[in-house]
Amino acid sequence: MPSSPAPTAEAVALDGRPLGKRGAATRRRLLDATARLLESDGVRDLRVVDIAREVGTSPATFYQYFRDVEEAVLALTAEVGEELAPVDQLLNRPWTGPSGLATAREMVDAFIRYWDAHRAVLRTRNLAAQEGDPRFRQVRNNSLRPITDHLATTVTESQAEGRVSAEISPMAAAAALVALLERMAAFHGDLESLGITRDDVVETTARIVHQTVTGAAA
Amino acid sequence: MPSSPAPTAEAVALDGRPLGKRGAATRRRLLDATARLLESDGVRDLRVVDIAREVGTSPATFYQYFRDVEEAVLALTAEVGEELAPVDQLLNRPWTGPSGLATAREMVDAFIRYWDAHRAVLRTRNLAAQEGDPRFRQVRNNSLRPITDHLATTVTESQAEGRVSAEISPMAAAAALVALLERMAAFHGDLESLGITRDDVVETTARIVHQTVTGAAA
DNA sequence: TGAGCGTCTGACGACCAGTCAGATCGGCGG
DNA sequence: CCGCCGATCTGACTGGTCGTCAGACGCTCA
Repeated sequence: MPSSPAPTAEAVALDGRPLGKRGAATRRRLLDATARLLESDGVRDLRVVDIAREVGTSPATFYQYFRDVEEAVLALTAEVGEELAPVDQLLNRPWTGPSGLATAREMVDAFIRYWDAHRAVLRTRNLAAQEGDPRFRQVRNNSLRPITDHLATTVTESQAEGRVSAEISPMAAAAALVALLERMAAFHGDLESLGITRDDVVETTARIVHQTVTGAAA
Repeated sequence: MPSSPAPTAEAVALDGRPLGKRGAATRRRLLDATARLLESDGVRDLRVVDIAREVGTSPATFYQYFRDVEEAVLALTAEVGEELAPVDQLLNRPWTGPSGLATAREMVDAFIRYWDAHRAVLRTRNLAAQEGDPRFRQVRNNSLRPITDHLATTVTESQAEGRVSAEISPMAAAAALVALLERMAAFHGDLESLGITRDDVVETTARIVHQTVTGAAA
């Protein structure tokens, strides 16, 4: 995932001053290096000296663009969060009827691929969110909200048609399914070492999602 | 959750030498301080100096019992992992019939309470596991295996009776449900700030688990 | 070419990790 | 009650990172 082009991230220095061409390029290289090291070493061993060394620059340069490592990671998570949009698109396909299960399958598959592409950044984002950092919470919510809302709406529709129990809170169910998706995406590697294939993961997760959303029995 | 008594953790110094009474007490105080600081500051800001200061001892003392902070946290996760056993017990209640949903509800509720009591340690464990550390993965698996196996068995039974699709892999489904449980437990605070009550979370999660495990429709 | 602004860096004080030799403590035999 | 000995604790030190300057560098345009 190196050298991804900044999607909407506007190059801005610490004091808000807009960045020139060279500065913007340096900032990007620092972000890419951060992503790379996050992947290989994990958050806890992410040192700014290493990021600087990776880019072939002085640590002081890093502090010209980011207050600390956390802020660089935050910028990264904001970028990555936007790349989830295509997955949300898949939810527009029909959920009811015979192709409903296929919709679920494709969505689950896309979601897992998304996680595979950005594993390190996403788990760091979720850790920081769990630790209570409001900025990371916000970024996470912004990224997942379209999917959550989409699922909640579909659950509500199913309830109106009596296929899903009224005891279920659509928002809670949607949050649960998103939680499930994230977790399966995060841990599917683990499961594979336990003899569960990736296809099993996709198929099973898709069926749980489909059943919960539409109420359709096995 | 301070000063929890070591469940089965035998006091052992770094070199394997068994610990005396004083040493064991010091080790315990260090572990409790670690848990406390993990809670308040998060993993990334967990410094040996602080742990030592909290206990009123020298940093050097810490290194007499643990190779580094990570090892102390590992010991903590092993202890906490064992406390999940009571939750597993609840799974012995009947899943089918009218009380099945109640079983699911109680289990979900217990699981969330367990997480609330050990939130910081558990999320640190899961982070380390996701980052690939085999020791943390093992501890996590050991702790969750009873529940996973239990759920998988129940799914298999439901499949034998034709209530659950044969397309579903019991182990994958069980892993998915455990994943769902963990995630809901980890994030239910977040959801509450979104207007979803704790009861909603429990009820909805319980229904998803129940439906997936038994195939019982709404 | 050289002025001027944007970008980069060497060097530094503060702080933490991890180690070691030696001080201290606490229980036991006499 | 004393003195001994292993178990436990600590002060002091080295090495390395953090985060911050003042100033060097280099690109751009007149």
